[in-house]
Amino acid sequence: MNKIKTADPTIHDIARELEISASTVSRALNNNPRISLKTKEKIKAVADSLGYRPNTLASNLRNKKSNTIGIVVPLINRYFFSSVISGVEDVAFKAGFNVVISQSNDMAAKEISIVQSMFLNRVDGLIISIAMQTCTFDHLKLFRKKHIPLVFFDRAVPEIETDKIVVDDFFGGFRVTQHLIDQGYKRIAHLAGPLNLTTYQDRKNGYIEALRKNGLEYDEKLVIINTLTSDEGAPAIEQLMNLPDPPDAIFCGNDTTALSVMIYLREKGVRIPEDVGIVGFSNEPFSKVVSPSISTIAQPGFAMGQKAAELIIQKIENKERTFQTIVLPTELIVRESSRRK
Amino acid sequence: MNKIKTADPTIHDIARELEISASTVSRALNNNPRISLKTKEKIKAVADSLGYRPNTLASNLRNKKSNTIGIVVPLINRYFFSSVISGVEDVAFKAGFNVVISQSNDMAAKEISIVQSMFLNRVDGLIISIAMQTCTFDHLKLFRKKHIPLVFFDRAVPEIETDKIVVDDFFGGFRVTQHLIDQGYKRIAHLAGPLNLTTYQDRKNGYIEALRKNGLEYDEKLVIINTLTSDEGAPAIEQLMNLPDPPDAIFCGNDTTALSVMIYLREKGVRIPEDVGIVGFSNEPFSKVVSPSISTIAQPGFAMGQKAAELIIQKIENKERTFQTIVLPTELIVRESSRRK
DNA sequence: AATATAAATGCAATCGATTGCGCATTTGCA
DNA sequence: TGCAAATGCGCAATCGATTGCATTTATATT
Repeated sequence: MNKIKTADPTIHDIARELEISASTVSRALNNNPRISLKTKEKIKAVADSLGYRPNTLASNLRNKKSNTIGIVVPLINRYFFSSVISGVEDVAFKAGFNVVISQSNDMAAKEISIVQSMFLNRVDGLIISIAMQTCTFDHLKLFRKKHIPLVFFDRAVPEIETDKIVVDDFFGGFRVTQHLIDQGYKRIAHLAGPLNLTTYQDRKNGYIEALRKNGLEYDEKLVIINTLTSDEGAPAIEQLMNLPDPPDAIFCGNDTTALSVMIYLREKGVRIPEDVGIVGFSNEPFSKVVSPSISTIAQPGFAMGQKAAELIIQKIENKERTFQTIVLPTELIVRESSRRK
Repeated sequence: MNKIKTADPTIHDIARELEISASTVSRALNNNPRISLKTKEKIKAVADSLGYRPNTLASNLRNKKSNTIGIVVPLINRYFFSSVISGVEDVAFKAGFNVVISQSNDMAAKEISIVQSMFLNRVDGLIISIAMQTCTFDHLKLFRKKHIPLVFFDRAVPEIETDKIVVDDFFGGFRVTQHLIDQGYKRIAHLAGPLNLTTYQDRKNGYIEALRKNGLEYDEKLVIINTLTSDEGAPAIEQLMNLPDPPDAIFCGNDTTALSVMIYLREKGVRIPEDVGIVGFSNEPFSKVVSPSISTIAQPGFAMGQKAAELIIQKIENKERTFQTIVLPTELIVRESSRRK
């Protein structure tokens, strides 16, 4: 009685069947030119009939690579980030890479833990947008030290030299502010995110530069820094509106805050955009459909993800050795919340 | 001169250092009781000093498992799905599993390709919500045949016996319809999704049952089936409103359609909810903030993901052998688009 | 002290695929 | 016909961790 093979067949099973060596089978399946076409065909036929599937674990062990790209985002279910993930997946899948995903919940401790785990699991490369709270970077420097490709997107770390895909936050902030000025707003406030992140720093600098260029005074009292969650929008705008000289326009660091600001003002009977103009950032889907619709800056999330994946695959496959910082263009989308001309 | 070790140290390096065997090192690091506490401590100290990190690839090969859970969704950047992913990641990470992700873009061909790839890559389990277009299931049956844990969420396949996490779509559809009836709407239309998906089938059945129970006629002309994208909302509602006896309420199969229906009607000067009531499904973030805000059914995406991960981990770790179908409760959220009392 | 028993560790095969080197067979050309 | 070159393939080590079985060492028992 034959032993019933319940386990998956291996190249050795194929080899035995054809009375050849496993090396030949391996080479044949990898289309190695050293094997004749005839043998290759025989081997592939037997492989099919046996229902052979290569064991990627074994192959990966031997080749010292995991065929996997790691991606770490602050929050998976934020439209911008899930779009980036979608873009990464799009390119990576076509190139034969797996994408493993994890979220930091914007907390440094979780981020460190995730990154270390990905390191242990030997991802071939890591794509990351750092958490708001992260301010030490040893866990990321580790990747540089071990020469594991690392790509930042959106939120990058200046002191780490590697590939980066960002948007032009400075110019974004500049354009938002210029737009508000063009619409006749005179006293423009800014709700900024944590300034340890260059994204928020740059947006703020763009804001300041636009004020300066237009001969408007930069008033520190008009800038509030918080984490830009919907909970923190109301207290911030309340503080601003209680100033002796309140603003007539708010440049919000993201759409979430813009929305909560808008809701707060609406409840107070403030007309938007007539009394106060509002602009957000990121072009979350809701910003288009609320009323008034929210002016904002569109960031190409999907394209960012695609580009990040392309870059990291290049590095993994050693086709490129120099680092680049790619700045993707942003687009100002003028909607009802800031149009009064 | 010593040979400079650039490569990662292995258990053999540790063994050599201490002049013991690799088996002992392996056992010590795995906290095997057969190794004395004293040796364990020595070994762990050396491991630390050498900067040892276990090679999970090797370990996985030997243990014939990848320590990885696959998740396949139609679209990553849809709030509901990204919330599920988020929930899966939450539980899986804590349990020490990696999560690899891929999206089918709601296309059968891509889904098949993804699922086969995950099979080849030997995921320990697969969590999936099938694509709208999928109507053959051999790629999924393969997982059952090979006894690789498989969990469906939201969109399940009836003919495959395995774990399933769904919401009570029937009751959801029923409640939406009952609610509309309670609000005094008399002629209620339904925009349904493809009926090969039980989710949409069930919602529709709930709709029919509510009509029946309230003595309202079920009129097939009031039911339109499409893929529920924003593009297809307008033609569908147009067709309905052109009926000799148009509806006064629309139960939309998802929020996306509900929104496009609403925009269409608003342009035509139809008042919502006074003239026509609208209810969606899924509680996308925008449904709360548009005006009028859209009544909808909340689906607990994050909780679904968590539950799916828990179930599949149980199966992977062989703690549970029977299949269960978990029906999570939905919640009717009444908002402006359907409240006229 | 001698033997029985328990405790601690080592040997070597294994997981499945890959690859440098070498051997054997075939082909080419004078 | 004879010899070199090209072609086709196999051997065995390797990737790093795990584990059944064997062996050594320490402790207990009479």
